[in-house]
Order: sequence, then structure tokens, then C-alpha cells
Amino acid sequence: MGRAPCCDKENVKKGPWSPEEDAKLKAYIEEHGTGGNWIALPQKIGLKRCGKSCRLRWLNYLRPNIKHGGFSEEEDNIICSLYISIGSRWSIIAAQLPGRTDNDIKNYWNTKLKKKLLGKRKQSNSNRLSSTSAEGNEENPSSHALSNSALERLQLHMQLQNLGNPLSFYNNPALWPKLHPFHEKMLLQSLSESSDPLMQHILPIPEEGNEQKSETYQHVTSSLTCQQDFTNFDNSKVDGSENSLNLGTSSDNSFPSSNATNVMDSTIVSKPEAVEEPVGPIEPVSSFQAELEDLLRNKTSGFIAQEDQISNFDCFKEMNGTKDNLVWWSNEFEIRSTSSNSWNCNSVLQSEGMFQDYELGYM
DNA sequence: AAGTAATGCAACCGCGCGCCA
DNA sequence: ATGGCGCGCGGTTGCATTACT
Repeated sequence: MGRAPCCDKENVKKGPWSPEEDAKLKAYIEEHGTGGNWIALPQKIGLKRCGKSCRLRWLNYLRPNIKHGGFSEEEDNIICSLYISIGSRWSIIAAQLPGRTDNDIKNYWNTKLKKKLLGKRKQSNSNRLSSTSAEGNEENPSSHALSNSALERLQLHMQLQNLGNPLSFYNNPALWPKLHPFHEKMLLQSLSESSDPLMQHILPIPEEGNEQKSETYQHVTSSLTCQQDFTNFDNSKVDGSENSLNLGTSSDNSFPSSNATNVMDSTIVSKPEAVEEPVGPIEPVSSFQAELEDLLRNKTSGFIAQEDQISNFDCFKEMNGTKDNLVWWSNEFEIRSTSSNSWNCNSVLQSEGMFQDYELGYM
């Protein structure tokens, strides 16, 4: 049984593309588009390639305005921040870096950026981390549930914080990387979807009716509720289908496909419709989580942003960045508001409310 | 100069999702 | 409601290049 192959593997060429093949594919797509069918496309052109291979070649190499290599510090910062917040969702990250492909970013992260950030940590924190992780693996079965990506992000947090206690990062919103409201929504989405207990309870969830909600909680939730009631948007969504949140792809930037996914539309409009009953705050499912929640609530009430701590965010230090980088999100967002390059007009319009909340909360 | 290891990158693979008949 | 199909994604592989011994 099993899935039928997408093409005739026997009669399909593999490996590097020749200039002739590139020229054929590029010329055809530029003139006719894909016709909405990658599988049929190679036959039309007379290429002995799999449709998926054609698609990949076009998206990652042939389409206009592709940039290769030479990642700037600003791009490093974006990749770093987004990876921390949403993990290895390269297409989403790529969507925020015009001209970059998910594949390119993925390679860049795996080969350079990760080593750049984590390598240093391994030197300075190896003792602490190895001891804690080793203990965790042996004594705490739940630690096995932490994906490599989650662990990596956790390590990154610690590296960026230069702190031994990973929870301390989450305790202090001042230390959190500044995120575009959309990315924060993604973060919340990730947390609610994640099976990792730690990830599910990173955000401080205030008690019902408690006016002293943490700034971060207010900030994030206000972003979520400004368009739709996102309190509808959690447990019933946690169905293991991580990709059900279709946020568009790197190909949306310039690809002339008619069915390019609208980044915000699919998030805000389509998904909540599937949920009918409002669902309350996530309940703590373990003493650890309750303890963490309590800790977060206490520590974050009366919280005052501390610029010094922000400036100590080693992610930006290490990249020779400045606090100016932290403002990037807002600036970039405004820039994007004037172009539909990777955020289409509808997305921007729908996001404006969130951005206002973002500014009120953080700027 | 030759052999080997490390690195970078393009391409492939398999899976999940959404669309549509 | 359901099954087939194509698309898009993230992970992995393989090869070429570079660095090192």
C-alpha cells in the first residue's frame, strides 16, 4: 500500500539542474505561470523532472529577487528572534525576509547561526546544562517530550540570557525579544499547540477576574482579541495538526500563483470559525506548572521595563546590534504597511489594531 | 602535494493539509 | 462523508568546495 508516487520515478531526472533546464523552466513560468499544477508542468515543458523538483527549483533559485548568502545582522536578529518564538517554521520566518527562501534560511541556521549562538553557550554553560539535562532525562520522563527544537530554543534563551535558570527568562518580560504582534500571536499559537509542558505555560495566565494581569499577558492577549475572540482558539485547536495554521509561504513574496495563501486571512478569519465554544484559560496540569504560574504572576505584577536588561540581551550584543534593533519590528512593520511584498494589504489592515496594542504595551 | 575532515548548499523525501469531485 | 490529488513544509541527504594536517 502506501502513497502513490507523485511522478514516475524511473523516468525522472534527479540531481543538479543544468542551465538548459533552468532556462526552460524559467522561461515557461515567466510567460505562462505554473498553471496551478506543478505536477503537470514538467510534461508541458518537456522536462524530465518531478513536478515537486520544478517547484523547488523555481522557489529556491529561479524566481526573481532571490538573495543568496550574505545575511545581514538585521536578518540574523530576525531569524534568531523568530526561531526562539516559533521554532523551525522556516516558511514563516522566510516570509518576513524578502528575497530569502525557507531553504536558504534553514541552511543558514543549521550551518552558521545556530553554531554562532549555541556554540558559545556550550562553552560557557556546558557544565550547568549538561548536568541539568542529564538529570532531566533520567529522572523526569516529561523531559523526553521536549523536542530538539524546543530544547534548542530553551538553550538559546539561556545563552542569550547567560542565566542558569531557564525559568528566569520567562519570568521577566523585559528580557523577551521584541516581537511583531503577529509573531507574538504565532508564539501564543505555538504554546497552545505545543505538547511540551514548559512551552504550554511560558505565558503567565492570570486568574479570572484578576485585574493585575501581567503586562505581557495583557499585551499578547490584547493582540489576539483585537480581531477575533482568540480565547476560542486553544484546546480544541490542539489536535496535533500543527500545520493547520497555514501562514503562507516564502513563495508568496513574488510568486505569481493565484492561490497564494494570505498570511493573516487564513489565521484570523478561517480558523476561529471552526471553534464554537469559548474556552477559558489553560488550566495548570501539574504542580510544576501551577508553581510556575504562581511565580510568574507574582514576579510580573508591578513589573517595570528595564532597558538595561534589554541591552544585555546577548543576542543583539553578540551581533554587534544595539537597542535600535529592538525597534526594528515596528519600523519594519510600517515599511511593510506600504508595500505588499510579504505582508499583503489585507494582512496589514487587519494587523493595525494589533500593532496599536503592541505600541501601547511596549513602546 | 595529497589525503582527510569539515562545511555549505542544493536537492530530495515523506508527511500532513486543504481542496475538490 | 470520503477518498484522491496536488501543494507546501520541515527534515534529511549527498555532493562540491574549503580548510586543515
